[in-house]
Amino acid sequence: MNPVLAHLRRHVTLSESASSEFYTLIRSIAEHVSAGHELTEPDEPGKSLVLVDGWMIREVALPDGRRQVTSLFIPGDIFDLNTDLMAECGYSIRTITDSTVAEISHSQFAQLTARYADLSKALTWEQLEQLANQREWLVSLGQRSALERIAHFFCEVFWRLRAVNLTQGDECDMPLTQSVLAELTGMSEVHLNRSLQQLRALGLIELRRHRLRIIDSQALADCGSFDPAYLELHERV
Amino acid sequence: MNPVLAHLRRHVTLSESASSEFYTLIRSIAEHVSAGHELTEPDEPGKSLVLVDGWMIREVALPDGRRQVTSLFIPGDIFDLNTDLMAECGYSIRTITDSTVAEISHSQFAQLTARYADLSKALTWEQLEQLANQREWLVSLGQRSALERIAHFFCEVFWRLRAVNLTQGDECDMPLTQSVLAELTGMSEVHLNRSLQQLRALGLIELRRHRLRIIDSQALADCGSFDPAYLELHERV
DNA sequence: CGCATATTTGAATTCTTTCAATCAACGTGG
DNA sequence: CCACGTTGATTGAAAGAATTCAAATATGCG
Repeated sequence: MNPVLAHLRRHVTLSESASSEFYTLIRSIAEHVSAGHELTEPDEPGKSLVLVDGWMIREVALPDGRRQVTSLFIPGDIFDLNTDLMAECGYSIRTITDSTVAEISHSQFAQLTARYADLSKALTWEQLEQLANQREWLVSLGQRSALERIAHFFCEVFWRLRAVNLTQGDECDMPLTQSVLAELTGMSEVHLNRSLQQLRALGLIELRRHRLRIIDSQALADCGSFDPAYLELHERV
Repeated sequence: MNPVLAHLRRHVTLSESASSEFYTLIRSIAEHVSAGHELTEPDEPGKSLVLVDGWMIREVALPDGRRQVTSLFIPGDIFDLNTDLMAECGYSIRTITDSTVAEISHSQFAQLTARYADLSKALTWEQLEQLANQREWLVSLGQRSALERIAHFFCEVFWRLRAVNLTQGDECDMPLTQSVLAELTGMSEVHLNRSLQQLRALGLIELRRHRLRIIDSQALADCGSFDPAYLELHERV
C-alpha cells in the first residue's frame, strides 16, 4: 500500500470511498520537487502538505545564521494543516531528496472532512501524533546527551519508516547529510561526527553511503531511552 | 476582560453569544486546584483544559529521573484539545500556583464549535499558535546558549502575560522556582542560577521574591534573539 | 523560632564547540 | 574513462560551556 494511506490507517479504519477520494485528489495535485528546493519561506504563508514520496525538513533560522531543523518528514506524512491561514510561517520547508508533494488548502481539507468523518478523525490523530513527536524532540534537546539524541533519533526514524514499509530488514535509507543531522540534533557538525563514530564503535549501528543499518536495536533504544509509545498512540477505550 | 476571552479574541472577533456561552460553560465546570498538584499523569488519557487562573506546566519524565518541562501555561491558555481521545498521554500536567481549571471533553468542544464558526476559528488559531510556540522552544533548546535561552524565555512569558493584561508596567509575577526554570530551559539548576546572575549583572532584569522586572527590554530581546512574530500570528489577507 | 525549601557558591570534571586542516566521495566536463 | 572541482566526512588540539558534587546561605512558612 502507498505510504499516505498506510500512514493514515495506523489509527483509523478508513472507508474505501474516503481512501480513494482522498488519494485520487492527492495524486491529481501532487508535484515533483527536486532535492534541495525550498517549498516555503519564512515570510510566506504556510502550506498544508502531503508528502507522497521523498524526505523533507522544516527548519528555522536565527538572525545570526544558526539553524535548527524542527521536523523531519518522510513519505506518508501529512502536515501543517491550517497553516495556510497564516500570513507568514517563520520557517522553511525544504526537500532533502527528490520528492512528490501535494499542497492542499484549508478549504479543500474542510470539504473532505465534512463528508468523511473517518478521514477527519484520521487527520486529528495525525496532528496528535505530531504534537507528541514535537514533545519528544523537545525532551531530547533539553535532556539527552549528544550520543543519546542521535540514538533516539535513529530509533524514531527507523520506527516511522517501518510503519510505512520503507525499511528493509534492519536497514533503511538515511539521505540526511551530517550537516543536517547536526542541525536536527542541535549540535555542531564535528561533535555529531564524533558521536556517530561512537555509536559505530559501540556496535549499535552501521552508516555509510546514506544507508543506515541498526545492528543492535535494543541497545540503541536503551542508549537513547527510546520508548515508541509516542509514535503509537492508542485510542481511549 | 477575563484572560480566557482576552486570549481568544486576539485573533478572531467572537460574537457576543459565542463568548458568553463559552465562558458560562467554562465557569460552570472550572475547579480550583492547589499548587503542586498533578492534573494528569503519563499513563492516563489527556485532558482538554482551559486555564482560567494560575500557572501550570506540562512535563515529561525520562526513566532515569531527568525531566523536561515542555509547556508553560498561563491564564487564558486553552490546550490539549482532543488529547482526551488518547489512552495515555506520556506527560504530566502540574499546577505551579493555585489554579482554576476547566476540563472540557472533545465532544463538548465539538458541540460548541459546530454551532459557532468564530469559536471554531479561534480554537484553530490557538492551536497554530501553540505549534509555533513549540517550534520556537525547540530552536531555543537546540541552538541558543544558556543565557540566550533564559533571556528568550523571559521575553516570551512577559509578552504572553501582557497579552492577557497580567503585567504591571515592566513587571510581572514569576512563580517558577529555579528548579522549574532549569527543567524548562534544559539546563542544570546550578547553571541556571549562574546565568540568571549574569542577566542581572548585565542590567537586563531584576528577579526576586517571584517577581520579575524587565529593566532593558530591548537588550533582553536582543540577548535572546527574541522576535515576537511567533506569538502574534497574522491572518493571511 | 525552627524546619523545610530554595538559592547561591566553589572547585573539579566532563561535554561540546571552534578552528583549521586533511581525507574521501561524487559528479562533471574534457 | 580519468582529471578536477565541489561537497561531505573525518581528525587534532585548544578553548569554552555546562554539569556535578558538596556545602553554605537565605527565605518562607507554621
